[in-house]
Amino acid sequence: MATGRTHRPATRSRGIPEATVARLPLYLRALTALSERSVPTVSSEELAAAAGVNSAKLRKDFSYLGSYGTRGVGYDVEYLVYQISRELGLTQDWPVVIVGIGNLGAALANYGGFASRGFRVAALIDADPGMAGKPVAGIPVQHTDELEKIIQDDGVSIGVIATPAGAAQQVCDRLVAAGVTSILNFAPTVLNVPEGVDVRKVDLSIELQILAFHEQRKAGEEAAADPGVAPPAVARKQHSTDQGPDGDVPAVMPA
Amino acid sequence: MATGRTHRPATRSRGIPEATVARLPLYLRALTALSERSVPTVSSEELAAAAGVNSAKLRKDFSYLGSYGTRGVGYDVEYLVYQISRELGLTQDWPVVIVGIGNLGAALANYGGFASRGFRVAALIDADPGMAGKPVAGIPVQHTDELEKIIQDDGVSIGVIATPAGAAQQVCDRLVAAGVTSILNFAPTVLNVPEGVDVRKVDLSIELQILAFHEQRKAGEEAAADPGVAPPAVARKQHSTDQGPDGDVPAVMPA
DNA sequence: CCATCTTTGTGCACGCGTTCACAAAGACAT
DNA sequence: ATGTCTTTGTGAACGCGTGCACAAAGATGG
Repeated sequence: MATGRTHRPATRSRGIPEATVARLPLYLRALTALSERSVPTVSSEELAAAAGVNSAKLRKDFSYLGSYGTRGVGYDVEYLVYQISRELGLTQDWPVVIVGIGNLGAALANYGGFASRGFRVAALIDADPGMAGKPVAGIPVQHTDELEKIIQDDGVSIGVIATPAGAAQQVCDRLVAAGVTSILNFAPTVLNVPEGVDVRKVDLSIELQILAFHEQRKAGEEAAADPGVAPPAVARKQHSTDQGPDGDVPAVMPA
Repeated sequence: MATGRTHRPATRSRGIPEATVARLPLYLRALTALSERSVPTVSSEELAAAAGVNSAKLRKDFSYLGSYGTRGVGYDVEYLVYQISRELGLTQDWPVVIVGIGNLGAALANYGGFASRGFRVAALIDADPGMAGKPVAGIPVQHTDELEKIIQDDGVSIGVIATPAGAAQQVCDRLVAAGVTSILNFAPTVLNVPEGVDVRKVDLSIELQILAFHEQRKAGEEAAADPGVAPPAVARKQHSTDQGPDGDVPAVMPA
């Protein structure tokens, strides 16, 4: 999981478990695909396979939304698409600002999955004055100075941070002060936010590290008595990691 | 959380809980920062604050690695950096291939957090012949035809998929057939992989949808008796989501 | 060498999430 | 109308993860 919620430790919002909420977009995607193929109904078994989950889990998830299925038949695809969309709040328009228009910010601006889900890129913001006015994904980049004005004028409540780690907290503070209450953070830093603000983070490096852990374990299992690795007693308190210092500055462009 | 493991439902690898493994990179980042400031030791309380977690959780996490702390003092920063790096397998070199060099693929290729953690971009691969030879982040893009050869020659075991959804499964199959056993998937699709292959996924759109859910809930709480929303009995089985069809094709360039 | 003080390591309890397994519900055929 | 067959919805059990709270360990000072 590239993500993790910050704050609000176990708030089961309106009776729908957090784990279920996290899977709803998955179901929605599978259902949308079925809808495009004009499939009228789908069983929990089929939909679960398409979404890559257990069918019992899917049924329990849907049971939190209500009884939308028909026993002996399955679920009405169109109806379910509507219900999940509504539950997730995708039937309304969500203006989003993206701060930090480097490679990653540009990729996000171009991402097609946003517009089709009710998300509208209200503005692209970067700290580099040279970027100002330059169009990215058809939208002119604006300078950081405009941040507060944009957020207030467009009523933006969701912000995406794609800046280097060093700038992230500062950008976050300004976003929150201007009225943003949900933040998607791509910078490799822990963000401190006041109560009531949701932060979700996506960290590319962390995902790879988790994969490396499992990969190493696989390799270790093959050579069961792995020689050379894990010396019995490593000299304590004198190690210097030959790993170059990096400060976790991502290569995305400065914001 | 932008991620989720596929397959291997609850395999507690070598006694270290999955949840702990997912936090180790977080600790490592905080420790690296301390190391650069030449801080010799750190208490669980301080480190937990820096990593954004509970101190009891941190201590329990570390207890799975062994007893590396000193009571009354705390943890030796350098030593802990080494231990976690080793545990995660970051003391060795991990060649990685990135398939799909669009905006996102380019952002990944430029990402500084990779090289500093033992990950080396072995190759950039794209299906567009026009991209071939063009350097991205100093590395020339190679055509998909070369995929198998690259993986075998460099002994690549980790692949990153940043292609459109339509191409992802096919790319995945080829990666796996060529010997890749860990995949980081950015395409909005469920990947089917054989036993023994780890898949982690990062889905930008899903993260935003989860934020939208909470955002909607916040708005609903303010206007407690929210009028107009959630009509008591919506006409069943006749809804057409006015949401445009998209098939979840990301805007990243074709691979 | 002893007392005090700090901080770790962990036993324990609790709650969330997952999965099984089955009763209830409805469609459909006869 | 009745029986059969499919599939949902959920009660219950289980396991993992979290957080509390405290005993044990060791540092430090006298």
